[in-house]
Formats: sequence, structure tokens, C-alpha cells
Amino acid sequence: MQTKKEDIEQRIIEVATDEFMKKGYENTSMRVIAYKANTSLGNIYHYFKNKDLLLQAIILPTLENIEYMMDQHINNSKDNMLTKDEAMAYADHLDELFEQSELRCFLDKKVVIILNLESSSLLERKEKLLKKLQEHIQLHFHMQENGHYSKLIIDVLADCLRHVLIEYEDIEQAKIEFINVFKLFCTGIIGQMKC
Amino acid sequence: MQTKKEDIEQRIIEVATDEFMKKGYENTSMRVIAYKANTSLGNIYHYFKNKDLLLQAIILPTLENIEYMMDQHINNSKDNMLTKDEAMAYADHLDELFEQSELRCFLDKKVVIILNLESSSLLERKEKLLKKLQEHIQLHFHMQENGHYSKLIIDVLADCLRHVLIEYEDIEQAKIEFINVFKLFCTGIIGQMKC
Amino acid sequence: MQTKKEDIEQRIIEVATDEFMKKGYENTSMRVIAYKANTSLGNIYHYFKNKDLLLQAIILPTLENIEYMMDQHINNSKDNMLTKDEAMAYADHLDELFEQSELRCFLDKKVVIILNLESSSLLERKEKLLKKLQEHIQLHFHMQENGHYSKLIIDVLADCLRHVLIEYEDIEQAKIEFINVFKLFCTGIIGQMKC
Amino acid sequence: MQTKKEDIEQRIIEVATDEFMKKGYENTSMRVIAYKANTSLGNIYHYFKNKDLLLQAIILPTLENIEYMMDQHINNSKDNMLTKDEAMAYADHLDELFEQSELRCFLDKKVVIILNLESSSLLERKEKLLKKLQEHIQLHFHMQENGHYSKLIIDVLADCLRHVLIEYEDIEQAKIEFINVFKLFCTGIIGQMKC
DNA sequence: GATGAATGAGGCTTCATTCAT
DNA sequence: AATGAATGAAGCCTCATTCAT
Repeated sequence: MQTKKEDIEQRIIEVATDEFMKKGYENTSMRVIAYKANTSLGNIYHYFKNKDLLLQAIILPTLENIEYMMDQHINNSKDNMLTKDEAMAYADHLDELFEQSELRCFLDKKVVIILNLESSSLLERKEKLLKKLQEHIQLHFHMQENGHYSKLIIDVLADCLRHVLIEYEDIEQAKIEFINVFKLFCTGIIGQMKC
Repeated sequence: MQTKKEDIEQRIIEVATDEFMKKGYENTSMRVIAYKANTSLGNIYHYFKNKDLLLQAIILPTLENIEYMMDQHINNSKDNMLTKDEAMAYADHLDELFEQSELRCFLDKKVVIILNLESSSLLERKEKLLKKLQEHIQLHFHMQENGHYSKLIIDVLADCLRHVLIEYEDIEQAKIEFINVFKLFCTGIIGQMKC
Repeated sequence: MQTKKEDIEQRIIEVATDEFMKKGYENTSMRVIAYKANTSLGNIYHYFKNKDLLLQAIILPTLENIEYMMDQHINNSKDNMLTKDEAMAYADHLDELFEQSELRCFLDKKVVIILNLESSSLLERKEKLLKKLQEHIQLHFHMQENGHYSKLIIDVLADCLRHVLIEYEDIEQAKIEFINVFKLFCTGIIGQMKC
Repeated sequence: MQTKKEDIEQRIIEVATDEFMKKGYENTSMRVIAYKANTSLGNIYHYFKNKDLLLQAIILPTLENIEYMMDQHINNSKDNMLTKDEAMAYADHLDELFEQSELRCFLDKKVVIILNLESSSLLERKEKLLKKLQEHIQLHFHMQENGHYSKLIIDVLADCLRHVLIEYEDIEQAKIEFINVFKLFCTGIIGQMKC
């Protein structure tokens, strides 16, 4: 039973994405991926040289995209810091603003995978991204701190994402829920803002 | 080469506690514990019949303590729901109140282990505890929701704890940091309160 | 270095069957099976998910066959109890009758394995079979006892089988020997019959 | 808590004897013996250098006794072969004759241990004994065979013994049962005798 | 005498990976 | 392109045994 190349490669990627998101990269076995993708273990290695490269095939585009967006966003907003009131307004209208906001690109299974990564060759790159994200959050919200709030906010983000993405198959519902939760924490952060 | 019993058993427990907290119970191998505790794999089994019982030796007292405190706290606060203003005041003075607050007993490596537990015979017990915590949070903050926020809040709690406990060897510093972060999220939650 | 699938799987089964018969399922190590089957330990798990399933692959067909034959035999012989003389005659002509007799299906390495089983998921099923066999023997030979003789007769059966199967590679010789031994004990049993 | 030397050594021997009989030498762990004998693992090694020597302490006297009795018995009965009628009579009166018969010394937990031995340094000695026993049975019952009946008879003996010794704590009851079973098979054997 | 700490080998099993076909 | 055979390392655990105290 032979399928078009695209077909099976895609299937492997989809299955792997799902498993990586739900169980984490480290706790997912190639065997299970093969089984759920309806192919043989050996065949996965035909498409992907090893587990790490399978991971890369899945998350690298997303990772690069985020890296790029982050850079853009940071440049754009350098002299565009929000005041407390602006931030509040932003949070209040997040529903409508979401699609145009950079936040949108986080609502993605692959982001969850990245944020939960504990090993793999991409770990370093993830850390770098996190640091950038963190710095940006600090800037954005006028935080004067040693990095803990911002770090945590990112973890919370990851948690939120995993929760809503696992809970709701339907991406629209996931979005609504995500926004709700995000708003909640936004309010907290904003509450701490000095101006 | 023989050491005082307390010595090595304690070392195993310390190493295991640390590893369990940092990597999670499931992703920690007995080999690594043995290696870091400077003993042989077989010798661990001299002190602890199996991995699960090693875990229990570490977290059971803490678990029981929390269970007890939760029950106490819930009974005491049954007809003592906070208004928005009271909650705000509570958050503001958390620094002074912390030591007497039930929150204090959460600042513990073992709590992190518990909250991240994914298997083991204690899983069920953890789930029960979480449900109780969740219900209490809902009650405490007048939440009318399907459980997502409250579930998330707990995950955030776990994250906070792990972060500050890993970052600061010194428990006092960890405390200060934990309170700060907790306050931040409190503000968010309180911001959502209706009354 | 790869062999035809049948080849190595068959070799594993043959080696395991032999070892299980000679040493018992419990006292046979997977390592030894791998070694004697000229393959690696891991590779056995390629063919058989675990030790218990390797056992099942070996004995299940035989077990089911015996279960079926027992049921048939019991139904057929319900109102057909042997008199002493008939039994004697039966024993005397066992050589000729053997091939058509239900006894034939016992002359099998796998039966030895079954009869000596002490653990495994099939233990219960073995016990059930034994009870049936026992009851049947009691009925067949008009025994009025507490179960000890009949239990023992079965153990003896197992012993006989193991002996002749180990001693004689050639199944025909084993058969002759088995019949001889069986006759010997049969006559003994009959000598005690009341009618 | 220190006891008289005799005391604890005796306790170890008793426990070990029981376990060895019930589960076999190979499947009994020193740990279990220590636990059931209410002492420490290390202490067993104080009394017995290793597992094999513990076994020897238990069965060697019995083994030597049997070896001696066998030699005596064989010499005595060289020109004293039984006729069929005599053998029958012997079987019939086994109850009364048992105590004076050499058979008596077989009704012993240690004999069961010996007969089921599969490894240990005494294995060879056991085999030698078995061969002697076998030859004697052949002589005694005028068998002209290649050794299979006689070998089997011995296995049956072992089975009988284990059964009755495990089933009945009370040695008297065990004896009665053993005689019964033995008679049963005896009669069978005699039924085959030519003269 | 007695204890328990310590070790190393071996038990079953899973996993990522390679390779011949 | 695809399969499945094969391996070796690592996972948890038990066991006989040794040795310092």
C-alpha cells in the first residue's frame, strides 16, 4: 500500500506534532509515532534522519517565524511603550485585536512543543528566544525586575496554550478560551504597572 | 567503604528530591540518583524498596500536611468569603501575612514534585488534592467558570514554585520572590472578581 | 546480518520451547534464550512483546486443543464408565489405541510446559484444565477420594512426559516409551479399582 | 536481642528447610529466609558461608544416611529378590511394615529437597544416589528395561512426598497418606511383574 | 554474634537507531 | 519508498555475597 510521498510524510508530522504537544518531545517514542501514523518505524527514518530532525522539521518554521516576528515587533515598539491605561484598553479589547496581534502566532501546537522542550539540539535556541521574549515583556510593561515575572509569564503562556489546545479540538473555541485566560493574567500584570 | 546510615540515606533523599523537582519523577532515573548520591544503584534499593516508595518517603509527609491544612482552611473560611476589596488588601500585605498564611506550606520543593506528578501510586491522591484546591479557589474568588482558570492558577502556582526554588538556594530569597510573583497573579485574579 | 523472518522466529520458539520444558517457564531467562537462539536479547522483543506472550505463542494452540478435546471426551464418556476388565483391556491394547485416543495429544513438549507452569497469565487457565482432568480421572476410574490420588496422577503424567520427551529426540521412540510407562501406572491404578 | 547460638542457627535451618521444600532450592532467596527466621541477612552468612553450604547443612546428614541405608539394603537383598506374591503381600501390609522399612527414611522434607535439586554442588551426588536407587528398584522388581520406569518411579516418589508433606502439617497424617499413595502405585508396578 | 551498608551481576523491558532487502 | 530484522544502551528491580562496625 503505497501513498504519495507528501501524504505519509505529512501524516508522520501530524501525529508527531500531536504527541509531542501532549506528552512532550522527550516522552514520545518513535514506535508510537510510527504506529499512529500507520507506517513502519524504519520508514520514519527514511523521511527523518533521527528524532531530533523530526522535531526540527516540525517546529523550525514556527520557531523561525516567531524569531522574526519578535525582532520586528521589538524594533517597531521600541519607542512605543504602553501606558497603564493603554495596556488596560488593549486587554479589554483583546477579542477584537487578537487576529492582528502578534499573540496570534502563539496559538499553535508547535509553540507548546517549543516551550516545553527539555532536551534536543534546539534547546539553546529556545532559551535564546525565551530571553528575548522576556526582555520584551519587561520593556513592554515597564518592569524593573530581575527577570522572574517575565520568565514566569512565559511559562504561564505555555501552560495556557497547552491547556486550551488539548481541551478544545476546535481552534475557534481554543482561541476564545485562550483570550479569556490571557486577559486574566494581563490584568494582573497591568495592575503592577507604575504608570 | 561504609558511611553512617543517616548520611547516605539522607544524601539519596536530597539528590532524589532535587532531581524529582527539576526533571519530574518520571524523567528521573534511579541510575542518575545513585550516581549523584555517590553510591551504587543496588544500594538505593537497600534503603527504598522501589522508585515509588522513594518518592513516597520524600513527599508523603508534605502531602499529608497539605491535605490537613487544606481541610482546616476550608472549614475556617466557609462563611468567610472575601470581597474584592478585602482580597486586594490581602494581596497588598502578603509579605507580612505570609508566615501565618496557609500559602507558606507551599513553598517547598516537595510541593513542586507533587504538583508535577504524572504517574506513581500517589497520582490519585494528588488529583484529589488538586480538585479540592481548585474548588476552594473558585469559592474564594467567587469564580463562576468551567474550571479552566482555577486549574490554570494551580499550574501557575507550581511553575512559580519551581522557578523560585531552583533559582534561589536561599529559602528566604525564594520566599520574597515567590510572594512578589504570587501577588502579581493575585492582582489579575482579583481584577476579574465581580464583587 | 539478517535472516528470513520465519527462520529466527522459529528458532526463538524452538529454543524457548526446549528451555521452558526442561527448566520451566519461571527458571528460563530471556538472555539465555537469546543466546541459544543466536540472536540479541532486544531482538526477541521484536518478535514477542514480552516473556508471557512468548509463552502464549508457544502453548496457547496446544492448550486450546486440549481444552476442546477434554470437553469432547467428557461429553462422550459421561455414561460410558469403564469396568475393571474393560480398563485392563484398554491398557493392554494401548499401543494400537494410542493414535485414536485422546492421550495422544498429551505427548507434546508444550504439555509439559503447561503442566509445570507456576506463574504467567495462563496459570488460572491451567488450573481450570487440571481440575477438569482430575474430575474426569476420578469419574473414569470410579475413585472415591479427596483428590490426592488424581492430583498426583496428573503430576506423574507430567513427569512421564518430560522424561520421555527429554530422553528421546525421536518422537516415535518417545511415544513407545510413554505408552509403556503409562501402561505401567495404569495397571497399578486399576489394581485398586473396586469393580 | 541475642539468643543462644543453637537457637538462631536452628531457626535458620528450619525456615530454610521449609522454603527449600516448598519452592525448591533455586527459587528461595536468602532474604526471605532471613526475614522468616527473624534475623538479618548478614547473620545467616555468619552461620553459613554461602547458600550452598546452608543447603548442605540441611540435607547432607539425610543424604549420607540414605546413601548408607541404600548400600546396606542393597547388600542385604542381593539374593533376596521378591516374588510377585511376596511383593503383593508387602504392599498389602505396608502400614504395619512401614516403620521398619527403609521407605520410612524417605518421608522427610529433606528428601523432597534433594529430589528436586536442580543446581548446587550436591547435584552430582544426588544423581549418583538416584542411579543407585534406580538400579535397586530394577533389581527388586525384576525389571529388564533401560531405566525409564525406575527413573520415573523415583520422580513419582518425590512428587508423592512433596504433596503429602506440604498438605499435612501432621507427620502422622502425612504418613498415612503417603502409604496410601505409594501402595496405589506399587500395586500398579507389581501388576506388571512377570513372575 | 550480629547488623546493615554496599556491590555487581543478572532478571525483564523499552527505546532510538541502523541496515539489508 | 518501504519494511522489518537487529543491536546496544538504558530503564527498574532482585539476588547472593562481602565487609566494616
